[in-house]
Amino acid sequence: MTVMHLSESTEMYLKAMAELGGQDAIAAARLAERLNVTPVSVNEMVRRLGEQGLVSHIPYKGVRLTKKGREVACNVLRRQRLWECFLYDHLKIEWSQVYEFACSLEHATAPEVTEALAGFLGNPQTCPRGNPIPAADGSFKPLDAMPLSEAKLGEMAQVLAVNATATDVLKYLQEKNILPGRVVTVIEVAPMQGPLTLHVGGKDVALGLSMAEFVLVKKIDK
Amino acid sequence: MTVMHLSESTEMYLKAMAELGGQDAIAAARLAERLNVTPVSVNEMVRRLGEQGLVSHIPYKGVRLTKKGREVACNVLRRQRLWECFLYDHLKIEWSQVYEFACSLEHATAPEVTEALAGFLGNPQTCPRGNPIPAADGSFKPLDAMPLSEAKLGEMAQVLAVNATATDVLKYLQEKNILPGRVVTVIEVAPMQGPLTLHVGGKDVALGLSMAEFVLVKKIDK
DNA sequence: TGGAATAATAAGGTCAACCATAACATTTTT
DNA sequence: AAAAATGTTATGGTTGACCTTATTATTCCA
Ligand SMILES: [Mn+2]
Ligand SMILES: [Mn+2]
Ligand SMILES: [Mn+2]
Ligand SMILES: [Mn+2]
Repeated sequence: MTVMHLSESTEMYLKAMAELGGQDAIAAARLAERLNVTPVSVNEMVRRLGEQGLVSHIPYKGVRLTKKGREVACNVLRRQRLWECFLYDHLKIEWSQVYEFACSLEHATAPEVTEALAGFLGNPQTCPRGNPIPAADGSFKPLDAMPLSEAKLGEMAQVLAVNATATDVLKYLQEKNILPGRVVTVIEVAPMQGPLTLHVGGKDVALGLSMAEFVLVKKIDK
Repeated sequence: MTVMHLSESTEMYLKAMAELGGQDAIAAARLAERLNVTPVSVNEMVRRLGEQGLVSHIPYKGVRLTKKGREVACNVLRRQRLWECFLYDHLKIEWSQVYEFACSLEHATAPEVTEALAGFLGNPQTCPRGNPIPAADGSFKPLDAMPLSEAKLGEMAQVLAVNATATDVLKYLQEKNILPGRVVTVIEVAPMQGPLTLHVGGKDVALGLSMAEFVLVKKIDK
């Protein structure tokens, strides 16, 4: 089984699916949003990925990673998050920029470099955004967390991870103190898909639902 | 002056010209060899680079970097050699593989990352192959060295740098102990473009002239 | 159950970076 | 001064990854 070289584009499609999808099928439109391409382009690409056995597409149901596709995706996530650790911990790059820089490096990283980097970093388990780093064999224990968007009024929760990728979104979350480790309390839930109001770090913060989807939290009792 | 994003291909053409050319014009055929493409492809690309003001082409004379092109090339060399330092000194990657891995990373490295990396490494002046690392402003003092291929019978010289890039060539030079710092003595020069025989590290080594062109040395008196 | 919304396809383009083959121009060598 | 070698241009292809503008198919919902 030769390890063909996959393009940056291919790796990004697979990574996006792993980040969005968990196990279930993903609507092509969601992929299009995240990758900033048109749905037509996603459909074309999905056909190509299907031919390579990386995804399966059930029309009108969605796209799903195959075993092979998931393996590749986990490996991309590993490279990405290891670079995030290096950029943040050793190069002292701005937290909100770490993702985008790592997202370039991930595609230019040979297996030998990935593993040497993991060793250099001491085999970290999570990246600066709180996401778990898949092991070299691809194994991967997903966070036991729920999206903040599902939290109810009055609930307290601890932020475990931020799954956003856009630098401006990350910058916004950083400014508002919505960062891994922080505890937030939901003090208002506006109707009609309106924003959540949170209490965090001594301040009140309004957070739109779609942003809150990318904040993964663990409920705290009491 | 917006810093348009240059493709990997563009960066590799410019870097190859800086590595091969020094100041003078480079024959398109030399570029084609180094980049493993056909001369026709080089001509097409040279046209595109010319339109962007990165090179100037005098037909039948050769291609030459413009000021702007040289700046870009030096910046690519900076990124490349900084990564070489990191991979070799911190990740303990095999000496002969360091170039090829750095050659991927160089195109995926934002300016902020380049400068943070330089700081992390303590602003090194040379890469593991002995080549000088251009400064952040692009300034660059070339080695005061000659190619080993020009050494005369009986001469002693110290290896300053190895300018080869192919992993198998680097592996060969490493095996034969032709590495930065080593002192070599020319004990035979075969006629008809034949190989040099060197004494280095207690052993006699035959080295073809074309490989010797990529070994930069400083003559040692007596 | 019939629209509306959503998803998928079809058709026709673009662009960068490669390829081969052939014709032509210039330089170098004999 | 020819001939040979080298370099350049012209033509015509390919591939991956995008795009737009229809058209068609399916699902969802009132
Ligand atoms: Mn990426
Ligand atoms: Mn390169
Ligand atoms: Mn088409
Ligand atoms: Mn053409």
